[in-house]
Amino acid sequence: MRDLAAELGLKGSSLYAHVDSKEDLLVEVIEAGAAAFQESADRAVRIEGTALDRLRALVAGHVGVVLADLDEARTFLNEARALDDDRRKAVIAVRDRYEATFRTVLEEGVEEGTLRADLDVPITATFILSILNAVDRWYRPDGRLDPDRLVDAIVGFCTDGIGRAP
Amino acid sequence: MRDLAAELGLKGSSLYAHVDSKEDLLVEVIEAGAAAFQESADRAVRIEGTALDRLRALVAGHVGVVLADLDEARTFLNEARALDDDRRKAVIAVRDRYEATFRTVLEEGVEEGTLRADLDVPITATFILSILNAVDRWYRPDGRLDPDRLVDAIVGFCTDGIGRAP
DNA sequence: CCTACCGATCGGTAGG
DNA sequence: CCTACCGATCGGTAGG
Repeated sequence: MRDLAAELGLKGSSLYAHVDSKEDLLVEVIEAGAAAFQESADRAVRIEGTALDRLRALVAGHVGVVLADLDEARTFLNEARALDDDRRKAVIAVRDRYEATFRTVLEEGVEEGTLRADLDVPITATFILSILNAVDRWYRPDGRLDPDRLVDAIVGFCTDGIGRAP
Repeated sequence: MRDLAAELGLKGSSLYAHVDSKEDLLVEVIEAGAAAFQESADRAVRIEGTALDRLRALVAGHVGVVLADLDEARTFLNEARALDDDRRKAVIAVRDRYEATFRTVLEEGVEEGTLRADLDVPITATFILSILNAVDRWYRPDGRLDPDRLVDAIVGFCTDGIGRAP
């Protein structure tokens, strides 16, 4: 709290005029992150077209949210464990709903035939989200890969795989 | 330190008869984890056969190390940031070497023709490692997926993708 | 929003 | 390996 206050040019104790507790402040940041991810997913599923189009929009949206505010995204993705039981469960519920959006789109893809018929939807969603949730750990916006190419790379990897096409 | 001592039936201060500092203890655990991952990778690359066989061995080895000691693996994967500069850089160097093993195997796969000729090797390695490094976050050994099936699912996802085969 | 402060916790030491 | 303790840090409060 003293570090945060210093960045605002304040003393640590002055923060308590604006926030009731350290955990309340953390909750505010986490909820802002949760809202950003959920709004992105809600926009993606409204896209008409194939499930693959919506999957691409989910991936692009996730990358966009991460790059729009790295600190906020990281806080949402990694710091919920510092919350007390009730509030942590609420955050996990939001994340579950976000992940369910991916599963729904994958199921639509199987039904419409743009995705493999033998897909294990829950585990596939986990793999795709594993790739997305790691982006903040390694991606450098000033590197050789601009965000659009990153999205292409993720979607291409997931849809086509790395094996030589038979 | 007091919590750790309590699990051993000791007082906090007694630990300092066995270890010089809290960070030394962390380093010991991280180095044990690093050694486990590296030995797994060294075994995998010695496998004769196709690069795909070695990639499968890398994936199976990684999953095996994670499941053999979840706490040790998590400490290696996530807690290096708590180390001071020099020691953190040493851990990052070990992880870089581990990841380089994946890139080497992928390159061999491209050269021998079992993997797509247009593969972006560094980013592909990052995606595969993203999936592997997230396993400890969601996998339950008592769930519906035994470790062999998990390895199959990861390798299948990476090689074949989720798109309908054309 | 600041000064002054409190109680708890924590890594670690001295001395046995 | 324990008792007794220290100095630093931290979340937070009182009172202005």
